[in-house]
Amino acid sequence: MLLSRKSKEMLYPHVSIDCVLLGVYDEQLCVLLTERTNAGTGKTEYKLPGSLIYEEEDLDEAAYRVLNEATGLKRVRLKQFRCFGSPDRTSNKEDVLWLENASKLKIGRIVTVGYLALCKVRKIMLEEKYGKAQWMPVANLPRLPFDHEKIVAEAVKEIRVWLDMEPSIVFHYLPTLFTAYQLRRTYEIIYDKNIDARNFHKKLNSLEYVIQTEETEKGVSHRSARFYRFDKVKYKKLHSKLNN
Amino acid sequence: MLLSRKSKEMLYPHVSIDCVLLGVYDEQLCVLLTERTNAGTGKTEYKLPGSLIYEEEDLDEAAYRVLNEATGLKRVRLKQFRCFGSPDRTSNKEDVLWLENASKLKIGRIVTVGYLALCKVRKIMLEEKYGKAQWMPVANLPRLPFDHEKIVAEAVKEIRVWLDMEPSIVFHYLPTLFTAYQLRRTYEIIYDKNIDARNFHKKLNSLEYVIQTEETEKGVSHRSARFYRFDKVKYKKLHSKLNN
DNA sequence: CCAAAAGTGTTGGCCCTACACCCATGG
DNA sequence: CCATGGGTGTAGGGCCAACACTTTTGG
Repeated sequence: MLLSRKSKEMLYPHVSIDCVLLGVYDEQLCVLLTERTNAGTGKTEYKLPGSLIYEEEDLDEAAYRVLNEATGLKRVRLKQFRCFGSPDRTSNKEDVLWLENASKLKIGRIVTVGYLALCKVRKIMLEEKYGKAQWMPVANLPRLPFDHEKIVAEAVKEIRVWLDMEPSIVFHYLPTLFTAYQLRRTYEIIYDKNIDARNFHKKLNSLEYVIQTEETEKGVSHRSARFYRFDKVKYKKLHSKLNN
Repeated sequence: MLLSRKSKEMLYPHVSIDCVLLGVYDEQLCVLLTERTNAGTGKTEYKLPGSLIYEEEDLDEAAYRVLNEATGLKRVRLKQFRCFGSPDRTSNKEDVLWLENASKLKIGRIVTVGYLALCKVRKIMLEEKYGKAQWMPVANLPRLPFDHEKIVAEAVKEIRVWLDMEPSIVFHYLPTLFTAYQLRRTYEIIYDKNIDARNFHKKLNSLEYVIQTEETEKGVSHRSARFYRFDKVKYKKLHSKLNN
């Protein structure tokens, strides 16, 4: 079936995507929020990056579009984690007005699909054509529209489960060469708990897909830390074994 | 905001619910499928119990409505597990025609939300006002409309994860008094693997929320098995501790 | 030589796995 | 008395948690 150009470009005003892009920033678990200006008060408000889907767009595709519009990134692993569809999501008139303005469509009810990613966004990307964005600590969020606060809370629970099952996510998040401390600290912040450094080292060294390099940190005023790297190929072999 | 009677009764033809009701039947993991008659060929076909949602209906609410229409049950624990929204879900014209007929609405694209339950449905319930239903083994499904085969496959993966996290689900599935064998067999069928009986007993007896009773099976031509029961109160105490 | 962070080993507990035989009951 | 399935114990391995000191480096 050929699609008319029109249907490819038409929004489907019943289903939206919201992306919870998490990252560690300033020693805190943070979520990327986009800015919008309240038409009435002129104040700056924040929301999750999101969008209605297009008539002929797959959900995953729409999620990647939102990710890209918000961050410029393309190759981050996104995971659908939950659908939010309470009819009173759109009970706040201000939120609906804003959305009708932005989409030029009459908005009734909207079901939104939540996506999740762990992503490193350089500061440089925070001013995108689709609006400014800011990292905000999940423990201390501003008031968010719709049920975005609930969506963030669910995402934080979910990312922990996800990381347990797919550790590769953190390694793609970290730089190619990383120290044990960086990795441990990332876990500590995401799980919001302390991790014993010795046990952590032991475990790290037992992972076949984490390779010690001979390189070390430079210019630190203490014993320099060893760099490790993630071996994708070994990881994939081990994981396809696990899923057999 | 007061809702007009009309909006409460109007279908929202963009989002639907599909319920994957799983159960153990005839020593196999089965899914409940409802029957429909193909208007063209007159043949009996099968599909997941599902429905469009109403304009003012919460997703969970809609899922319980579908459950109840298909089985007469009300108090089963349902879990939202995933949203399916590929635009080519509705690429099969027959499926769309059937749905337009059933709903009396013009159907374009539909995003569906998958719900999952482990439920015991007595045979007596298989003829409901909303159509006949049948248990069919998930390992040997007939051709299903839309992407229902994919939805079932995802649900089967998901129920295993869910049971790992919330064992109470199985206990509500079994009769109040159950034998170790019944429980073990249920796990074996759901996980599609053998479980060592001795280790299973050991584990069962270590669970504080599973209580040995003094009652035993009657009328079996071998040593009679002890009945156990599930202690909801103890279970809840332990689980609220875990989630702190 | 001092401050700061990196790195390292052992123990005990818990849970899982593997594995073989005797027990109670009905027919 | 036999066929059927119910019930039990032990040993080894893996994983996790707890815990304190020595090493390296820059300033």
